[in-house]
Amino acid sequence: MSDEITTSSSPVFRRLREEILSGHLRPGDRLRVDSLRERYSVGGSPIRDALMRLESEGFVRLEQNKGFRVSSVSREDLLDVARTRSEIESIALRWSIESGGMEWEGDVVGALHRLNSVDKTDHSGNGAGSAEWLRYHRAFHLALISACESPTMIAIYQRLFDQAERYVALSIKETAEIRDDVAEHREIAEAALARDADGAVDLARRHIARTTAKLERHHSAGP
Amino acid sequence: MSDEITTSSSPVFRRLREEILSGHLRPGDRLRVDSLRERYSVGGSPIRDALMRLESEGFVRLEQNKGFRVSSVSREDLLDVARTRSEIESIALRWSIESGGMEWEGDVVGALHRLNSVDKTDHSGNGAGSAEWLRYHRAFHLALISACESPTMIAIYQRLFDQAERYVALSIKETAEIRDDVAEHREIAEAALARDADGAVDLARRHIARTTAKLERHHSAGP
DNA sequence: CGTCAATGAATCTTCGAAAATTTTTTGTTT
DNA sequence: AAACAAAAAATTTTCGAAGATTCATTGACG
Repeated sequence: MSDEITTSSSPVFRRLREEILSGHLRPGDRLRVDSLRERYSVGGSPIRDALMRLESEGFVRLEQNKGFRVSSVSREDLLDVARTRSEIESIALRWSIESGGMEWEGDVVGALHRLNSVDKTDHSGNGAGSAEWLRYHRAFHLALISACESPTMIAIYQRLFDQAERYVALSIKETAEIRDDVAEHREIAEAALARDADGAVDLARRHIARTTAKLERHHSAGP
Repeated sequence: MSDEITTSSSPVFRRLREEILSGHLRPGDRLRVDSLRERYSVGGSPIRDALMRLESEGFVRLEQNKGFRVSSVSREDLLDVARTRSEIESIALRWSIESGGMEWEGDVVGALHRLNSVDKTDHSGNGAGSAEWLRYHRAFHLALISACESPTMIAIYQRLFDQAERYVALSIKETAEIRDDVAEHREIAEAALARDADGAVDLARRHIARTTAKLERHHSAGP
């Protein structure tokens, strides 16, 4: 029931992060400290802190004396992130299957249940995809690897997942469509709980590959 | 010939990083912004920026409204970092062996040569180990994976290497001894250049394991 | 004597303005 | 006109002080 390993968040950090991830702030957009100062009615220091932290997570990039920008996206980056995430998830999943006990099993089952209980499409109108679904989707994948007993691995995975999720969000932003294959998630969970490491890893890899392929198709057509 | 992928550095950032990595600033030490302000004769903002960036690299940790501290070390963390680094290096090395061409081979050979050309012991008196050797050691391992064609993977690896190197530096700080098995490095390079991925990965894993074992022994005896 | 609230000191955090840097505009020369 | 230099504007970065927050000390009360 405890997350918040790496979390430390000012309000402006959260909002900026949210707006970048949701695609409201487009890749390449400039992030002038004065504009943001006014936008969030707050001083320059918190803005800088937040941008600094966002840079460390890869959502913005900083050029000395030239300011911050929303970090760019590209087909190559998408593929690179996906490929790397696939490897990391594979390792962490194996470790987790090896070390996980009854409590871990319960977490996985619970996360899967919650994921399947939320609507994937957002009915609040703005076509931004269900924030709730994204959250539970993230939680499910984290639950799978949560027993790997490697804080380092989990931290790395979280970052990669965030990056990948940005591409998902950008895609949703335009297609208003989300890929939610209930069966895939269930199969991964089943294999993991059955301690079938090879099977679970294989399913997880395909899962990521399918999502990536869809995102790639969209990215080619998109801006 | 190009590094500086993720590098962005103010003078205070570099100095603090150096002092933490060299063990001059001990794990757990408090980093009061006022003290540092005086120490580096600079305002609070650059200090904060630098600490923020160091936090994102894992060298310091921040507790809200409670300030910064040099991040702690532990046997568990050492093992976790080493284990994770081992996996990451394995993957990146495989990819690199697969994709690397003539230029990569040259880089590896050159890095190995430079590494073997520097003295491992520091004769400048302070028993801090040869900064030069550490730099070339890092460069060698980076050269090995430099052809993996995955900026994400390389960035992750660099971070893990930094963390691991901190344990090395802390160990050197007290033993004034460094583990420099020339043969091991040569063997890894040879296997890599011979495109023997399994062999290279195996050697690299043993290399990391041996270093880690030595560090662990020291850590148990140390503070 | 121990517990707890209230005060005081230390420290982090934020603010608004000054300083340094980059970008744009303007003006001059060939 | 084109190219270059100088001035102006916009922006980032830094500074020192004011505003919060936490930590330590003190004093009152049960």
